[in-house]
Amino acid sequence: MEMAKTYNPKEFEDRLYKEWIDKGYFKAKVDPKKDPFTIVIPPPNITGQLHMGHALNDTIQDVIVRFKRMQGFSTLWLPGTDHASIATEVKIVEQMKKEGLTKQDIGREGFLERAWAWKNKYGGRIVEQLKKLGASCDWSREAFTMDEKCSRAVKEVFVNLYEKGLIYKGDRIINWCPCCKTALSDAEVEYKEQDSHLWHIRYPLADGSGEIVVATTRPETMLGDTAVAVNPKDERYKDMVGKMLILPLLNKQIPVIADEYVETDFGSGAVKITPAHDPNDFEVGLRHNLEVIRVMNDDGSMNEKAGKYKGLDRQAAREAICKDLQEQGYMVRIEDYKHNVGECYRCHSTVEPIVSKQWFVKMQPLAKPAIDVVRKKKVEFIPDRFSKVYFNWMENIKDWCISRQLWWGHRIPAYYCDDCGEMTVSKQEVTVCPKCGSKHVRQDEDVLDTWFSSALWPFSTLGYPDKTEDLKYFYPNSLLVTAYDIIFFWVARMIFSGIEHMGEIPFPEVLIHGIVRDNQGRKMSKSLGNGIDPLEIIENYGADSLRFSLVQGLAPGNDTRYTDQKTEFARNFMNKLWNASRFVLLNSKGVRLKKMGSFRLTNADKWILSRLNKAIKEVTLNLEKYELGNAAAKLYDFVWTEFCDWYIELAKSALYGDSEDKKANTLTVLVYVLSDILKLMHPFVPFVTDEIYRNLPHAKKSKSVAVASWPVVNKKYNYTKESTEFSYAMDAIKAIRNMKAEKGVAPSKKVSVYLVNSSINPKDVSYIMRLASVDNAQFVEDKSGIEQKLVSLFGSFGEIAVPLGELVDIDKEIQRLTQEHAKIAAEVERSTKLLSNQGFVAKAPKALIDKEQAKLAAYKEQESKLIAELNNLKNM
RNA sequence: GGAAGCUUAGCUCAGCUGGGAGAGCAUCUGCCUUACAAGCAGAGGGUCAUAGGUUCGAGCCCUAUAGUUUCCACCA
Repeated sequence: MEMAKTYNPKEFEDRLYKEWIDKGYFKAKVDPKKDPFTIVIPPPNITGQLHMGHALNDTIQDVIVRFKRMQGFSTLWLPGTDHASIATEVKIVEQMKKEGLTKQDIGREGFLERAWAWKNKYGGRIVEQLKKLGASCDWSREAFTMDEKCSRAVKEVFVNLYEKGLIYKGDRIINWCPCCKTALSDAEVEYKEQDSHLWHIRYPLADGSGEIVVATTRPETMLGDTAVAVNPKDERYKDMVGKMLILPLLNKQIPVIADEYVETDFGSGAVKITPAHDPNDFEVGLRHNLEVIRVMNDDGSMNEKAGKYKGLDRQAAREAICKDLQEQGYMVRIEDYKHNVGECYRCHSTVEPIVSKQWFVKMQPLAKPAIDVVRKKKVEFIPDRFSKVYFNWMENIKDWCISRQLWWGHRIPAYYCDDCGEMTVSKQEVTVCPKCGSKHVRQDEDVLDTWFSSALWPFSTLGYPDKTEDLKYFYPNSLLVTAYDIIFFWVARMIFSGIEHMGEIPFPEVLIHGIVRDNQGRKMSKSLGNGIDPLEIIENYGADSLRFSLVQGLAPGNDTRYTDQKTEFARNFMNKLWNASRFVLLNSKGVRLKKMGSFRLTNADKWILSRLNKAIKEVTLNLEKYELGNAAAKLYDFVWTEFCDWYIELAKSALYGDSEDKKANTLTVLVYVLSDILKLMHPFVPFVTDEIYRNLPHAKKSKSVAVASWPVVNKKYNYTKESTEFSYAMDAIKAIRNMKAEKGVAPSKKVSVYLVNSSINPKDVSYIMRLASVDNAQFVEDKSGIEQKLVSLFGSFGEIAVPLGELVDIDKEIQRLTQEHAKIAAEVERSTKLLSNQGFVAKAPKALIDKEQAKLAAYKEQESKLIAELNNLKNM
């Protein structure tokens, strides 16, 4: 194949993905001879478009999954989507609004028809986008939270929990979104600080003996007040407890009660109690047997209990009530006040705490074992600090409100008999009342919280409740990869669900990553318009560039910024890899490669093979610890610096030389190393690596690197001694280049050098000549016979003397060497001091001491040579 | 009110169980050297937020302080 001069991902990305799928590379097999490795994808919402958060999350998963697949695990990455009950319903309602329709107009069935049509049209969008990213999912197992399989699991679980008494229905305070007209769980409410007021209102005593002033942030709820509470120890109100107050505007009587819940030092020390509209008041109401008067409708307007305010929206009611209180002299004062107001996480309207009949999951019994498994490290968060977040939530968890007054979702499998009132909870549809035989049976109108079904994802997707082969083999999953923002919504609920229904944790490890921020560190959001579209990046730079830029500098749990520079950095790296490969392929044209081991390796070969071993070892270790950023950095350095900048340049000596034999040897090593590079990089950048891999001289075109085996360290290639020796030659090259730059000698200008009493292996001299532009190199015992003016270089290689004729200025040389001597002398001092430190010598590890001693010896030798040369110059 | 993270080169960030400070970008100086100018070679730049402590040895461990970000709770 002729490779193009620049990397052009468009030419191959789509083609390769199609081939991977056609060949079934990602199809997981239940194989008892292998260990399974399973990840279930955090299912994106069907309403979603791929954004940077997905791109990051799925890139991380794909890197890990591809790595494990190459390591020989029977690997399953199970993809799917989430029906996203509330988010989807909001979208569809919006769409209908444009046509002038409401849910009521078309009814439940009509609505669901629309919803499914919508799902079928748009639900696949994000799946196609994942494919663009290169995700190696097993699409044959693709799931959807509302497909038959998952729905069956939902019913099974609901009924099980109900029968165990862990699901109940009851009147409780819940968070109500008047805009979405549904209940929300605590987790679905977001608190935002708002500027508001604290209204101080006078409640006169019925007997005319005084009054109590209460403060409130929600004056409209006073219409539902059924008491005023004070602290029992509060002297100010001691005599008033038990007396009746006149509730202004409604002119009804409510009692003064004493309850510990009231703080004496906040506000006036008296709290109006509205059990129907405040969670704390609700509790107080329970303790004191207070009436619960709900004054608001589901749409946020006031109801008939609100008297003259009936029909007003809550905001309008607030204004009207304040005005009336003012006019009637009940308003004592209005204070500016900042406080947190709960918002619906989907539509961001202010939620109302309202008493309502809803379904709940009893959390205490489920939370306990879920806390245990994390405490005992059966489930580990990576990084560990997120387990604290988890404990904090789990330990303070309240019952989970799971019913939603929506239509798009899993309908609650409870049935009511119109005749006898019996409620039946059942996996099968109930058409006849089991108690009275009546056929007037209706199913509960509500659907379940979206997260109820996602909580079952690790096993519902594998066939639960059936004990399928998949479930037996792939459960527990191996790892879960997710951003920290859904630990509560999802991770926590999967953990207790797995334990409860499968009797086993869903996964032993949870890898937490951060979110992708913009170049100023702000969250990417629609309202800010600062989002970067990953698909656009793919279009312009390729999926591999996007992937590599996301992983670059990534550390578990940390947020990451996305900048244009990162994309270019990654694209440049892809281009580098592309061109290095192109170099190898062009040169291997018509050359018969040999077998590794069938010929003698040069020192350069030994050096790069040792470095390759190091790269394999470190990258593997990093990947096993999910340190993707570190692994990527090491690969970058190995590929660019060591392989391209050094080894390829070194290899040119042989490639452009006249020995066909040596050329074949070198090419064999080049191809060998490149082949391992492609394997090591494949998890990160699957497309470009595969495109190149198939064109390697020894490759069968049909074999993809996606199914190649992961490189392992080859102990034969640990040439420690030779590598060290070779580094002398490399240091010499650097020193000569540096000297040329300092002296203003053109890099390409050929110079002669004397290797004075040098440790450099004569075999390596040709590399120095080529890479440092040296036309004549001569080993000498000492400089006595050399007549020319010299520049002397000192380093690990010993001494190199370069005759530079008129360019040599003795005074400047003295100055330069004096500076260099100062540096070396400082090193000698540091090292001597360290080694004469009794504490260090007694306590430091021996290897470290040996290393330090060797260094000191080397420094001392260099120092004495420098001094000798300085004396020499001064005597001239 | 409670908790957690961050603070390292001009910018964005790495730095694995404590053993002589790193990368990319940016800057400066040379180079079209037949894989790559999306490139090559060289260079400059950091009392690792501050103050204590532990240790032979601290960017890393402990304590306090400051700045910053986030999460949880929600006192009317």
